[in-house]
Amino acid sequence: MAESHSGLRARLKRSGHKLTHARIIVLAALEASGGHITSTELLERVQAADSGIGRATIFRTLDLFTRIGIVRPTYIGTSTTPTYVLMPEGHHHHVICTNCNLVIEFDECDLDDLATRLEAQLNVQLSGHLLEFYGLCADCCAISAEQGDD
Amino acid sequence: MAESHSGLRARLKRSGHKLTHARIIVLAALEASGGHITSTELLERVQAADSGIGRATIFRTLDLFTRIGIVRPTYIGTSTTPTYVLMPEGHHHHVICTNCNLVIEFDECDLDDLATRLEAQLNVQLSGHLLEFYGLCADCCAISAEQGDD
DNA sequence: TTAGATGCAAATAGTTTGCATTTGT
DNA sequence: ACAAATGCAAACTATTTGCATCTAA
Repeated sequence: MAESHSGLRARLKRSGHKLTHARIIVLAALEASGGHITSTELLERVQAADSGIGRATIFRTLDLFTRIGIVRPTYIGTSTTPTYVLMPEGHHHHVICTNCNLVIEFDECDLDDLATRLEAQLNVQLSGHLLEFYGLCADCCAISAEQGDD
Repeated sequence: MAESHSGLRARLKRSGHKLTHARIIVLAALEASGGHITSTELLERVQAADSGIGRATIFRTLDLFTRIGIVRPTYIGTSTTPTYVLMPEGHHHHVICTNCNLVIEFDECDLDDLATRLEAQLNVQLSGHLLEFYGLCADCCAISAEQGDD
């Protein structure tokens, strides 16, 4: 994992917000999810860990985390519910299996060059990016090959 | 605008789906919106054009268009509802202004190389990717510079 | 002709709000 | 101590579904 749990805590504190019990649980659930989770899944995970935490708090926390850049909501595939993607400091991206939803992390990415070019070309000032690849993981490749289901 | 209306129709037909009245109206509304629109706005526009078209059809159409790649739902700003962005043929990515939510499209991206490497390395089979840059657009850069709000 | 698409309205799911209470600093 | 955060439950909004009917190919 690219960033430690305490690293996320530090970012939260740094943002000037309180380090509450609920937020720590949400942080842990986000990490446990591999950094890629829908609000509904997060709700389940958090309430499994501590059923005393309300849904409203989770949404408010997601909102806060989005504002301070810990997480980024994204629509994936056809789903109308956002998937929240952890935005660690430094590079960190995903390959997501469209069949079994396995998330594989990688950090190699060569976008600095492109980013620099875009900044000049569009006259913008970029501060981050999100890159995700979609496809079949090794297992799902094997299964789909077996079934000739191409 | 990058692609003609008839180009979109062609893509729809090519996908093996029927070219129905409702779909044509939705296509027109998407184009008229400048290629960035929420489901709610689309609903209004479409029903203004033809009040006989039901909400369900619009959602089903949006779903279809997403599946065949005519449109891509994107999470913009604080809005709870996805913004659907018209996807021209070929690659297509976004720079999203984190201040005013302006979406700038670009299609240059050099990820084939990385994709190929990842496929070999992780033994996966990739079929698509999502790349988004976040930062300040030209106008918001200017404003933030003016205010010394760095 | 017929599989696929539609409209309607009711059912779901996802998200937000107000307010009294609790908690982190 | 006190502003910020929380839990609850109700209110809302957005999206989906079932089914009879219609339509593009």
